[in-house]
Amino acid sequence: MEPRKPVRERLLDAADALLFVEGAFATPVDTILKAAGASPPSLYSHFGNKEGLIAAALHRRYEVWKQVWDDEIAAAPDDAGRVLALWNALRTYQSERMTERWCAFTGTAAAFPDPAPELREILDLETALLRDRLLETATPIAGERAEALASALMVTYAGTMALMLREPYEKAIDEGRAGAASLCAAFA
Amino acid sequence: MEPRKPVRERLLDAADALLFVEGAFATPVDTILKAAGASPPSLYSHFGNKEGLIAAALHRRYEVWKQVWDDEIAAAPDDAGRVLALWNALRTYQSERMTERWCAFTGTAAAFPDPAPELREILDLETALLRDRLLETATPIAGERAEALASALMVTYAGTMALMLREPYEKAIDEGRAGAASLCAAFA
DNA sequence: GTCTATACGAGGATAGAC
DNA sequence: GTCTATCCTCGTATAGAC
Repeated sequence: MEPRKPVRERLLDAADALLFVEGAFATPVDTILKAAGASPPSLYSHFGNKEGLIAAALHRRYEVWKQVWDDEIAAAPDDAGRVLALWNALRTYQSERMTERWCAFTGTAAAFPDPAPELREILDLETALLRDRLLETATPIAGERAEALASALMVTYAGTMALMLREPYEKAIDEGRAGAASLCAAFA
Repeated sequence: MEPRKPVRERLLDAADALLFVEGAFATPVDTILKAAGASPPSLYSHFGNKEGLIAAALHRRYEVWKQVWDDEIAAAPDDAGRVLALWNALRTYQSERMTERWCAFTGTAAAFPDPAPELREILDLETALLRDRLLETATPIAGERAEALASALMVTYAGTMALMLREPYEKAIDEGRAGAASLCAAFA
């Protein structure tokens, strides 16, 4: 056994592994504490409250997710590939860590109609990342119509995630990717 | 004052008006009871439990929603119009009753990872309705590629709803409709 | 910094009277 | 069939010791 991680990290690990499977509401703090081998005061002293823990877990996810997406963009062979990299990244990301049911960010937004400021911040950050990157990758393809393409891709990405609630996630990713490819072709 | 509706209906009205605004989890039974002017035993004798009430409320929504969509399809001028009728229906439906934050069905699916059978049933019913109708309306446009178009439209519909969690719903509907229109053009 | 133990409130559901 | 009153569980958060 290696030396134990500090409690803060253990809590984040457990939160990340549990919160987005059944959903933030359906996962009691108690379950996270047990998985982390931690006690209530550790959680509340480090993160303030449950929403604080969720926000911190989402921050970690955000960084990992951005990196995975970056790598896929860098590996893409052409302009359309750099758009579709988002769906490749989904495949990679999900196959590596798939326990979650669907998008951790959208799921959190759905669970908290009136999120704490720190929670809203990370949710908005991810939305902005999506919008910005999609516009960037859409521009070489669609030129002046890049904003329209980026919008349609944003809808397609959100739909890919939401479809995971209605059917197996591999199918959702495949359907989303195919839709995005059609859009790229239409705007080329 | 007109004579009061039976309790069962009052409960359904209240549930429908409240459950899908803040979400099924965030709306306590208590709130629904107060709004309905009803007592706990009325709810539990009529619907069994909270999930039963939600399932019943969704059933009513399903019927209304199907009708609104039907009417928009009937009023559409051409093949592409019959596809886009779905987004027109969203506008109509939402502008008439918009208190809810986003899709009542997807939101319920997200809130209950392991729904009671009656709940799963109505959720699956709506998914099937979407798939069937989209394939029907896609066929005159895309012919043999109708399934691919229908899939992409399904993603676009799911994304339209999910985007409502990240931005104002009118914008989400507009972006979704534009995406659907691009897809129709691409498959024509 | 981290733990044990506990307070506090909320939410879902029921017993029993009318 | 419907109500009043209540129970009981669960979930978040804190007090105080180590």
